[in-house]
Amino acid sequence: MMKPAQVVKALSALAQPTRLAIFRLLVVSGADGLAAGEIAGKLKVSPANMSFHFKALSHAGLVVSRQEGRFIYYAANFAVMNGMVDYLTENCCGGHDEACKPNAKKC
Amino acid sequence: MMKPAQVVKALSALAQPTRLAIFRLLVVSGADGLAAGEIAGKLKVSPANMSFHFKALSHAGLVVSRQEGRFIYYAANFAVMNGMVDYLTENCCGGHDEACKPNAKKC
DNA sequence: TACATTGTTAAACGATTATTAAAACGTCAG
DNA sequence: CTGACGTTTTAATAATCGTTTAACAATGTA
Repeated sequence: MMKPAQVVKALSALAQPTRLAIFRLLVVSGADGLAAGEIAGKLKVSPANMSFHFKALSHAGLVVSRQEGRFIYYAANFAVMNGMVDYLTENCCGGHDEACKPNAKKC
Repeated sequence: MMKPAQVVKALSALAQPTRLAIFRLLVVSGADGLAAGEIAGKLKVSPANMSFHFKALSHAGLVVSRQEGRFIYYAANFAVMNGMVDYLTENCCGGHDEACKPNAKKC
């Protein structure tokens, strides 16, 4: 169960075009993640700017990193992503979901 | 299918404590929504501030409003909420969701 | 009409955020 | 050790955001 402040932090982290693109790449990439430079190359973002955005995503708990040689790999933290989604959709329509389209697919 | 810019706008709208609280109230309240003043009372937010935040949520498409006498009712737009969630979770782990916890409940 | 209620708009201010460039740090190969 | 590579940090700047105050518009009632 996430606290509102954590959810706000996660939403803030994703509420920026570059960071949303980074996170989407990592979500699709799965548990192994991608090297920082690889992401920077794909998204054409400067290293300094990447670091700035990684810090925001890390601080929000949305990504985790591990060092491997000279490279740093980042991967999505699916627990936090799902916690954020749960917080948003929880108890929709007071529990009677007549107005809400159920959506089977979820990561 | 939402465009990245729309998703960023929706995430930005929710990435603020007052607006997240407003939206959560509306999600739980369902299709009928709540009067602006009722929400302002529950959240102890000034009318001017409420208007400011409603505008952000409306502009992001997350809420819709209707006038009823002197009152204005706001309600969550579940299609946009679900579209945002879908965008975030789509094609998780490249489609092989081994690392992602499936989550049955969704609005 | 006059008045109270409900909500919006406009202007001003301080606080936060994104980006860039430059310097610094850690890791590995020779 | 030295040098190259990958990434982070710092400082500076411009842009955006949230709150307050005051004034304004629309609706309903006496």
